[in-house]
Amino acid sequence: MTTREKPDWNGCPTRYAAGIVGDKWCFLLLRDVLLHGKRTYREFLASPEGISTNILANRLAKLEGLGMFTREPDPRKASSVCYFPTQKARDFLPALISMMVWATRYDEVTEAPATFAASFAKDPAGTIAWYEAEIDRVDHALRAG
Amino acid sequence: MTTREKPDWNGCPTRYAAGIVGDKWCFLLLRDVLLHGKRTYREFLASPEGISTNILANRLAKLEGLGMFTREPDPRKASSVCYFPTQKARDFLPALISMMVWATRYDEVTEAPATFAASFAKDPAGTIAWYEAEIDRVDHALRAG
DNA sequence: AGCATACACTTGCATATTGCAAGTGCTTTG
DNA sequence: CAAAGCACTTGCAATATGCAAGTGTATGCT
Repeated sequence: MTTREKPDWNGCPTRYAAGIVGDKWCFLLLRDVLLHGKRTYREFLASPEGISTNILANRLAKLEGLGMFTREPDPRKASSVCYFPTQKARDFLPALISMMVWATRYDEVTEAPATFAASFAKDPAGTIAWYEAEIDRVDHALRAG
Repeated sequence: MTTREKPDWNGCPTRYAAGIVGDKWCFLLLRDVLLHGKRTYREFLASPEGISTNILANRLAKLEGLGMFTREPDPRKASSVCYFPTQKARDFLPALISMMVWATRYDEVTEAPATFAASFAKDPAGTIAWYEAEIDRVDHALRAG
């Protein structure tokens, strides 16, 4: 790889974010891990969008490399692997929820409950805390075996 | 195009958002129009990420089709074109700013001022209102000729 | 009017990324 | 010890991207 003038996607905050979530598969994996309690390769693979195995492996490695996921053996079964969200990923929750609120407003066939946007508007910190608690619950239960 | 089982990216709010900003170029165009006051093809093209002309034209059409941009003749020069953010795009501001706050925290070489995240945390509505006012200012000045 | 310039694309083509199907190697289970 | 589960790899065709060059229209200048 040769030296380039403007090789990095750091610096500008939007560009930094675009380098991570400006990819639909990373974006959806973040949803699965933060909102749907998914932690294993099989669970991610089972999402309705139908990611293919090579792309899944590639994105899991990318997210691990970016410090969003940690890769650990599954306590329930040594041959399996779990991916846990890091603090960096968890801190992305407010941004993810903001986008969902926006999507809920403009997607005419949204599946989000009508109460979702209202409760986030009313109590953002409380809504985020609720999701954080869910993440804690999933991770703690898993790590306890 | 044949009938498919799960063809649409609507429904799930995260998937809906991913269909729009889960593409780095759309993401950066949104930044340019919402935060940097850019409105013309030439201005978008001049961004430091170096989008190529075919991709720019493709994404401008995509964002227009998604109801994020309107395409209008430039009042200053009839042969030019302006792209204005719609209300849908403007309503994306809180999500965009949330992502920038997150990026500012985790990008070690961020160019964002240290005060940025703090002022958004202190007064989210006020920060968003400030950006909205900037957008109004740019659009009004342009449309007035 | 005639010529040059600016602008917003469009086209062609080489390269890079993606998606699907099938396979690989390791581990656990019966 | 054979079968099944799991997390990937690999091969290859399809798609998307990047770059350079070209196109058509609308000014601006002389």
